[in-house]
Amino acid sequence: MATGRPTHPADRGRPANRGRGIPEATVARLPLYLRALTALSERSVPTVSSEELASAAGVNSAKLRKDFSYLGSYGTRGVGYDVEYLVYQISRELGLTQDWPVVIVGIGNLGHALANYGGFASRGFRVAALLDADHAVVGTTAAGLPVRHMDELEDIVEEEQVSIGVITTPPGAAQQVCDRLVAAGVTSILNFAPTVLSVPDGVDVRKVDLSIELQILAFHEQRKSGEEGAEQAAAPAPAKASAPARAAAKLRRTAATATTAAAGTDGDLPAVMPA
Amino acid sequence: MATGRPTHPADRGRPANRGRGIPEATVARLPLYLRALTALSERSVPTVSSEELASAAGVNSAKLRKDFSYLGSYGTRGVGYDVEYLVYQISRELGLTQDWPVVIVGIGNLGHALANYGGFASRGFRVAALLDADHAVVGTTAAGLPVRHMDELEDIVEEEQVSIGVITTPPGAAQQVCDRLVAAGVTSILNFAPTVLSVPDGVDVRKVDLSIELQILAFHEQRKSGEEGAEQAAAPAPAKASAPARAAAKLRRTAATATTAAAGTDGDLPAVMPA
DNA sequence: TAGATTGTTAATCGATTAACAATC
DNA sequence: TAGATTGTTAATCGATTAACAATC
Repeated sequence: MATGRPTHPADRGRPANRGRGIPEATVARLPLYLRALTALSERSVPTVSSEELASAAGVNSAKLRKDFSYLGSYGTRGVGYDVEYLVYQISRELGLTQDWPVVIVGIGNLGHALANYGGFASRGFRVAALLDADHAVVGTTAAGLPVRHMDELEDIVEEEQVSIGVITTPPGAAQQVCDRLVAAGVTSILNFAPTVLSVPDGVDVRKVDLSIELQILAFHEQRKSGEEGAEQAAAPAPAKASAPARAAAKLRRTAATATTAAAGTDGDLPAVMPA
Repeated sequence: MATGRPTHPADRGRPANRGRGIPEATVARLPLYLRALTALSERSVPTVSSEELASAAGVNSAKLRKDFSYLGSYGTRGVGYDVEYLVYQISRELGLTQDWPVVIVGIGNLGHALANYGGFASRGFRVAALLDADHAVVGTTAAGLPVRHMDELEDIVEEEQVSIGVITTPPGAAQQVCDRLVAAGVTSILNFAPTVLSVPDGVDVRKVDLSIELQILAFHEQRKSGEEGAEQAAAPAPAKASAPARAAAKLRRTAATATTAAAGTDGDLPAVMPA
């Protein structure tokens, strides 16, 4: 709290944040602010307060102001933030004022969905090519673009200066595709395959996992209906019964009708171990 | 560090974690462990060390052991963890030993992709119904299931005891769909529409945003090629030039060819303000 | 027993939040 | 000036990590 005391000695002369470092948590929220601001901009709203913008973005206003403080002093006390100006500043900070060619590898259902996703083009992302290994898919079109064969990957990445690759292949193919993308010069990968990818230093990987989010929801859903109970089942005896037996005792309950989902396979997406 | 000193008095007699609370960060990683363990299980690997499993899941072993400590003592010192036993315990903790009927609302490209996604069924998630408001889509089939009309939503949720809904509609429809789901009794929502949803207390919402991940990659990609530079552009003058002018001075650079992606629209996914 | 590996401690790090002085 | 709202401080909270005693 600023209680009227002088600035703490250790903080004197220190910039808001050392050097270039914007916290990861802040970076992850900038797209949310940008979306809310873009909506305001389309409605020709000239200025917005931290309170209004925070509510539109689904965060609290203290967090928003703190986040913005890492970018600079872009607001006006007593007034708020200029919408257009802030849209520009956040876009620039995120790197969206430049064109980002991306390749999408694996044109199944999800690849199709992404190729058609409007939220990309509007933010500077341009689909440079759609690639697939299956000759039955190559030559068809998706979102107005021809699906090209994996063989062309290296040429396309070089010619189009692609630095971002999107992987929507089955998990068994993901690491190979990743390796080829990296070898060709791609340094950022968005991975939709449920596989842990290994990449060399300097390459960023982000992961979107459709089933993980659902599993997290199930966890919380489970504790809504009666805290415990419902999910009763007999724990299978572990191979070495010694230590786990202690634990098993803790949760001993009546036998029940639990399906052994855990022991099932991954359906058409068999999990693959990383190298 | 455990330096041989006795347990800190405040910690004496305290359970590993008070009551039911497993940290959110831990819950979010349990699906990763489960996937790696399932792969080991399919290869009939009987036991695994924290080091091996952590590497397969893409985390470090200290974090993994800490995470598991919230679940209980399921390992054996000097040996490791029994794979089958741990698969079961994590599945149970996540609530995956029971059947979770879900409805998917909005059967466009993404809805199709999700309906076909194999990672759901194998983890106890069962698609109870596919719903769409468009009569041109209703009656077609996706993943072997008929697409039904939104009018049936309430009946289906009640009859099938659906507690989880997946929204893959355009953003303009998301809040309405969300309201109907909640009114019908759904208490967990997985939202793929780029919209902030407002829900009453007791309803969980998780969000998957396809373009946000790409924007975060762009942010990091931007600082790889030359720290700064590349993304030079003249900042547009803010409406009120007073305060922002100071900030603008900080970043004044030469004019450039930046595309104004930021001012663009959301393509076929126009952003919508929350209520 | 000796070697291996867990479960837990405690330090550190990073993120969140409320509060308020600064300032429009 | 009075009212409004930012930018920043400092407290708190939660997550990560290395280290190692406990224990198989």
